[in-house]
Amino acid sequence: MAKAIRYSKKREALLQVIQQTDCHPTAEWLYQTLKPQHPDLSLGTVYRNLLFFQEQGMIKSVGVVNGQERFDGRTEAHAHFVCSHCGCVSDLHGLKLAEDLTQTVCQQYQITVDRHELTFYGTCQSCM
Amino acid sequence: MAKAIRYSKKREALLQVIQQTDCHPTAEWLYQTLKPQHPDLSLGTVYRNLLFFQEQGMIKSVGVVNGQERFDGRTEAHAHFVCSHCGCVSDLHGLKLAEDLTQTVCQQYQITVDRHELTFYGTCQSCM
DNA sequence: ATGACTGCAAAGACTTTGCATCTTT
DNA sequence: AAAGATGCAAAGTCTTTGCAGTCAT
Repeated sequence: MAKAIRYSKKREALLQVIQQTDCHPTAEWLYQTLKPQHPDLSLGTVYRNLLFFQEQGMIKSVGVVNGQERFDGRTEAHAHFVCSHCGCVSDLHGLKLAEDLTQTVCQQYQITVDRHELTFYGTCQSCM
Repeated sequence: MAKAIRYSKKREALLQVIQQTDCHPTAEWLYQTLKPQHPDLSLGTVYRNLLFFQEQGMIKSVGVVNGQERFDGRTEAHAHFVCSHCGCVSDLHGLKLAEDLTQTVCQQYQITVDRHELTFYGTCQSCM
């Protein structure tokens, strides 16, 4: 029997914040952001829910930037930009990878590809 | 006056190993690999040299996989594949991103792009 | 009442760093 | 001799986890 899923106020609040921001938050940022409204929130809960959301496919990891994992509430495929100066992460929409590139890779290397990540690194507007 | 750079046996050995393997090693792997020939090697030295090589543009970071940073001695642009099961990282050569994609991004978002990273995730041949 | 979710704090994993020592130039 | 590189171990950062208590069903 699969584990049942129960409602939780903090879980709901976490997901909402993740989905409403576009800053690709870290665990710490979520913790600080929700602390005022949920004074007894703990970092462990943030991490546990981040894992949960990923397993449920509700959020995705954008990777680790400066030692901290960044998350994204937008699950449709899109590219990212990371500023090497301030570490900010932004979405880049409308970049189409050749559709069949994934298929090409699969065949050429005899692997199975679930997803891909395209990330640009450079300097953001505020840092110039 | 810029800091002078001196020769060191261990530094040379580290770079050689990084450039000769295609496993995209971690700090720990390099440490274990060189330990037999350099019994007094320390992890600190590995980390310090990894930083040094990156600053010199001799190696590049491939990102963090399962909590450990992976490095690549091949500095020409190429894509990577990460197996979600065993965590192995391999090079994918011959995948050309549209040449002007970077330029498009720069103009569209008014940012400066130094480099990009294209990574595929899935299951490798051994794990199927 | 059961089992899921949480807070808290300890533990874990990886990386960085200070300082004395050794090497290279 | 001067300054860079290293070993060692401590400290730092981020994340995971055990356990007792709380909450949803």
